[in-house]
Amino acid sequence: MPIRNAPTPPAASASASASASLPTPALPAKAARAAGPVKVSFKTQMLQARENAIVQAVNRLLAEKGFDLMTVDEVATEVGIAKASLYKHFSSKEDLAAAAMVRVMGLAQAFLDGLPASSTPLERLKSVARWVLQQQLAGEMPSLPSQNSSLRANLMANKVYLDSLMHVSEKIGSWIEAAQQDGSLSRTVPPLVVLYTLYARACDPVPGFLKAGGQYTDGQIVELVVASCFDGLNTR
Amino acid sequence: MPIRNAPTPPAASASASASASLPTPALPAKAARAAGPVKVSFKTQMLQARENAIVQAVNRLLAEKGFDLMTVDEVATEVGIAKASLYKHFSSKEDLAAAAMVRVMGLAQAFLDGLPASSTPLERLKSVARWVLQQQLAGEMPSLPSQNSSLRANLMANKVYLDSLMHVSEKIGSWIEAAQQDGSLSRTVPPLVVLYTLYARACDPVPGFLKAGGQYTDGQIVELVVASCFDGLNTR
DNA sequence: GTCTATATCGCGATAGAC
DNA sequence: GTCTATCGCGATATAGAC
Repeated sequence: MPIRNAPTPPAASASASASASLPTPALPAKAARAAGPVKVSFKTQMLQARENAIVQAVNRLLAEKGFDLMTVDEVATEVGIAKASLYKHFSSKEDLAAAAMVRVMGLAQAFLDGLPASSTPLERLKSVARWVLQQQLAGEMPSLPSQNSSLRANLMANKVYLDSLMHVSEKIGSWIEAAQQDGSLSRTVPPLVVLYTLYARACDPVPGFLKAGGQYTDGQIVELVVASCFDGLNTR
Repeated sequence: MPIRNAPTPPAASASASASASLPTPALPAKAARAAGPVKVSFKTQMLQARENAIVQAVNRLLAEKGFDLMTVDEVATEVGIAKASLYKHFSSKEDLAAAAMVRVMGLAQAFLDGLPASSTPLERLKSVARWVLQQQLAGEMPSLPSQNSSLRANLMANKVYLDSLMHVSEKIGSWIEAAQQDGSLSRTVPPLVVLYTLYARACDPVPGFLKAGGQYTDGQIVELVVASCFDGLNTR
């Protein structure tokens, strides 16, 4: 039975092909202005600021309604510009979503890099889970239906996204292996399963259910889910 | 901060309000013909058969593409009738999805009832998780985006669905409590969290990711996910 | 109840003036 | 690059004959 529709696991190929090969050209196009005097011609600054506003609006709407129910008109209205102007910045709805995903991966990367150097691999992994759950509860985790094929195709063609996804996956992957070797993480669960399980917290419906119940704070929900995830449902 | 959009946890009200009150009128309308001679006028039989075919097609398409991407035309084509004929049976796309959900809840109920009387509460709960995961892997678990409001409104107004959902939730809930009391299930995880965690396996992306990886059989995937869910990621 | 044909409309994307 | 106005398409739902 052949695999139909290629469900696009996040970083499936990344973690499978152990690729430390790609040179990763230090941020392509627009944002690449590290060296040289600050020639950011104000106009360009405004443009960047507007695009940031757009991407943030998209991010919020993606988290709130999901890709299919989000309309480009809404995005334009929320940003306060005309829809046609949006298409001068992004050439399709899929591109908008991709930009939001790139932004999120950037935030994730920054979070990973900001973790205290003293923390153990297991602590890092738990921190990742907490961060993802917090983002979701705060309504800032875009939810892309993993079934939309045009969207998936667009994402898989986005080099910036794939690079950051791969980078994040490899970093987390190294922690998983370290945690298994120091004995804190179960060796009977394959690293790939651990990685996917962490990623899956981004679209876990349990936090939303618990929040709707109204008897737990966001912080309590995060700890409940993290505990059930790492410690399991069985008695220890 | 008020709760916006009422995320509709499955059976949130059910398990919260401990309602053994509702009389549950033994299946309303069409299917209620237990007593009396078999007066099923053939015509009615054919009608029922066709509706079954419709609901099964909807179920499959919901699992494959999700509610938003499923079109009524597709359903009609797959069943082999005209779209207008569909609307003689079901008055809206939401009704179609609701019928599919009712069917699934019926299957779930039957599965629960068919579990061997000798099995322990914990074994029952694991069996539930396995069943849900198997359904999903087999492409027979409808995936309703938990964000679509018109769909949710329709579901929440569907008494048959709510009744079966409540019934299933209460049965599983009783096993959870029993498993906690016999010491096999952790007492530190609230029963509601356990219940939601089991339900959430229906839309867990991890099985799909692993399947796409191609290095595990469906059976292995089910066991991996069940193990990580019940035993946790940490070392035991 | 089934069909063909069509109404209606929401939404992604574009034209073209400024 | 921004706007208003509009196209074009696809999808839900319905009309009306049989």
